[in-house]
Amino acid sequence: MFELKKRGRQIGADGEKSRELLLKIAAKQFALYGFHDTKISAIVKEANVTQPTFYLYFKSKEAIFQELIDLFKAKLHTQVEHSRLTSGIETTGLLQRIATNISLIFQLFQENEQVARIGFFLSTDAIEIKEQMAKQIEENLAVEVENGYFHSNIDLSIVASAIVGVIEHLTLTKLWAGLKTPDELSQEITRLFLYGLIRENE
Amino acid sequence: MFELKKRGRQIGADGEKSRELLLKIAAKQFALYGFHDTKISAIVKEANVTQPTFYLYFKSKEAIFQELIDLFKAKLHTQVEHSRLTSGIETTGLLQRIATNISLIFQLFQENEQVARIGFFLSTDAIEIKEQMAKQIEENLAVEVENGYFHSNIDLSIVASAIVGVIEHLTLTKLWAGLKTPDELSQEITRLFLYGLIRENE
Amino acid sequence: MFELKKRGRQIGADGEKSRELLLKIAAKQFALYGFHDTKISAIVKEANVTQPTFYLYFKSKEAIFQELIDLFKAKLHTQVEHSRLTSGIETTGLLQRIATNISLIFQLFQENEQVARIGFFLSTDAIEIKEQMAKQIEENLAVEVENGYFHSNIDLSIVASAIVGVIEHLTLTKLWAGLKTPDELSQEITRLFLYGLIRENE
Amino acid sequence: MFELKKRGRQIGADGEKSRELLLKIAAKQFALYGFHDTKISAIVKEANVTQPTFYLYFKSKEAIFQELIDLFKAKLHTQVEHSRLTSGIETTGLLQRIATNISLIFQLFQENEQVARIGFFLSTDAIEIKEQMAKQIEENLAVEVENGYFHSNIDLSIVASAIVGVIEHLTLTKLWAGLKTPDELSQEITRLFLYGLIRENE
DNA sequence: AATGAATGAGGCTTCATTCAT
DNA sequence: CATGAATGAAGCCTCATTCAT
Repeated sequence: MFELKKRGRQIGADGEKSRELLLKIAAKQFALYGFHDTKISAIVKEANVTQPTFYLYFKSKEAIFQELIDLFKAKLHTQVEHSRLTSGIETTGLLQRIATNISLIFQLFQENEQVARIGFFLSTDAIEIKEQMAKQIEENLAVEVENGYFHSNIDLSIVASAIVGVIEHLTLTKLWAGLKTPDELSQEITRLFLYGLIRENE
Repeated sequence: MFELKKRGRQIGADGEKSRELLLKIAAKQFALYGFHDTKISAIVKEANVTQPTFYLYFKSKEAIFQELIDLFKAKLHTQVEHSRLTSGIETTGLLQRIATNISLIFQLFQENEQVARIGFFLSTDAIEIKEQMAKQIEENLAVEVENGYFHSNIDLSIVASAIVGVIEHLTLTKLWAGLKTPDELSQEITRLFLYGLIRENE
Repeated sequence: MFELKKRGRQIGADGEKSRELLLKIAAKQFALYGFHDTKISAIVKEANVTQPTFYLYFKSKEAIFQELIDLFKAKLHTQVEHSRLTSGIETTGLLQRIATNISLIFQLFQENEQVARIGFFLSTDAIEIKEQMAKQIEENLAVEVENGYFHSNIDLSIVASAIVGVIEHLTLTKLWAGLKTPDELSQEITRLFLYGLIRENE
Repeated sequence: MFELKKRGRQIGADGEKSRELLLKIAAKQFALYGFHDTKISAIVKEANVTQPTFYLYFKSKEAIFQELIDLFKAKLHTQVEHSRLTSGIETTGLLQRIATNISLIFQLFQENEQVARIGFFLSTDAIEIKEQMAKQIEENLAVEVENGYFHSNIDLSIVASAIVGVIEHLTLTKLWAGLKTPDELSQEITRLFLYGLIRENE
């Protein structure tokens, strides 16, 4: 009754609430059913609003989907930025350093499952996002090669791509299945990638 | 082994030709556009037949999609069986043996790109197929552990899952992009998985 | 008594108008052409709306057909209930009492020709509806037998079934053809069923 | 091998067999499912022939349906003719005479259930056929009125129509349900129509 | 006498989106 | 801010029927 309409004809408090709600429900349904099998009608039904209301906040089905992708991209970007900063502080050993970074990615996926599913698995942008991710990993690896930690005769682009593939698949089969924690996964795969399977290494 | 699909109609040589043509075109379009964005109307147009003809050979859009998935499953299954047999013949070293097996999988993906895209990336069965694949890999790994070649303190289910993820992603980004051959990829990742990135091993 | 159909959408006055219009036109066309030869496209054309509008109010062609059947069932049920109550008030003679009841049924058919055609002649439920009707008539006859008015050595189930058949057929050939009124028909057949054709009775 | 092809390019022995078979199966399916829900494809499948074969013998779906109707009409016609002749031989009493006639109709329906279902219940001609039947009954009744057996103040067209309705409905609910025999039914309804339900008559 | 293959025509239904209020 | 009502566009599928052999 005494609500403040702050933004003139723009979306106010209630609208923002509806918008967020729709976005949240859309994320859930897209993650669950995929793009095509998610129906605007189903989203608005769960949100208890009508279809035109949906179009008040989103230009189209594609638009809300893209918005969720962008949301994921942003989170991923933030995370990666953060990684960069912390990676400067080399208080820990090589393995621990890498493991921590990987763990943070898993954590991101864990805390944003729906949006990650959309951005990383369902969207057309997924390929590009993963490529981007691989590129960053590759750069990091290159540093370690320069530092003399890693072999120099390995195709880093393949290794980076492999790491992305591993993260991708373990997220799906182990993390989201609730079978492993981000830490467990990152520990395990870091060791694997650093030392390999062969016994004689130990 | 391969059951003949019982059809209401009898189908002769010409019909089989039409059927194969439709199947081939469908594979192409499904691989290209995904399930929903592939229209029966587009398939039949490319095949130069009318829509009812499609339903002469396939019960529904879902049915033809599933048939392609099953086709991929069958090829994969055959390949894996073959792997098992050859893995017994240990004329070569460990690395070469594993590399060969992985290479064969990449070759399968290379030679059946469309159907692999459908079965391995687009279908709902994909998860299950990959899980199956992971399970087989895990079993193979277990043998090597028993033989004393591999570490015993590694979670093999994670390693297997990781390998599947690597194959999956490299297929998409390197193999199908035409950047690497099956042999190159398998060599590289086998070395990676066996010896790891760390230099001191050498 | 009459349950409100739970619909996903809210429907206001205008919508209800469209719905009623569609229902009315559908009744007309179903009655005229039967289920299969009535096309949704024709219904909506006559209603001056587009096809999707139809599906705004009815789940399917089957559904609207069934709704009309149920509508008929409800009317028939109400009528029969009413018959029961009035049959208690024996202010008039036996013949008049029965004739009135039968007349009311004819009136129902006259006033709801389309829906009656659907429910009583075109639907699969028709058999069941008639059986139900026959059962009720049989019960009424049984009372008269107990009261000593009617022969006791007659198979009442046959008589009841016969009465239904008579009503059914006379409705079609005399009532709906506009050749006879409900009263004329009921008078005539009541006398026939009570006293028979033989002259010597008089 | 030594088959005689009597009719040149016309249908020979085998063809005649196919034709009869198709007709028989069509009758069954039409009776069971109605016109629209009977598919040519289903008929030929059950007959173990192909669809073009069907069109070798019948011009269209409508044509074979009509042929079955005509077949029923013919049987009914024959029966009625026969009735006329026997009705001349008045060796028995009035009741018995009428009962016999009605019984013969029920027998016809019993022995030709499928074709009767089609001609008497499913076809558009049904109305006309029944009207025809009613007319004949009315004529017979008129004779009895002239002979002084029946009331003269009864609308015979209504009575005739009523009798048709009774036969129609009892056939469906009692005869084809296997609950009553032609004789039982005809006895019962003849008595009903002649003497009525009222007790005082006896 | 019969078949394998194919099609013209058309029906039902769904869905994202918009209009008017 | 939100709704009731409606629609354009299009997709899947079915069926009676025919062509060429």
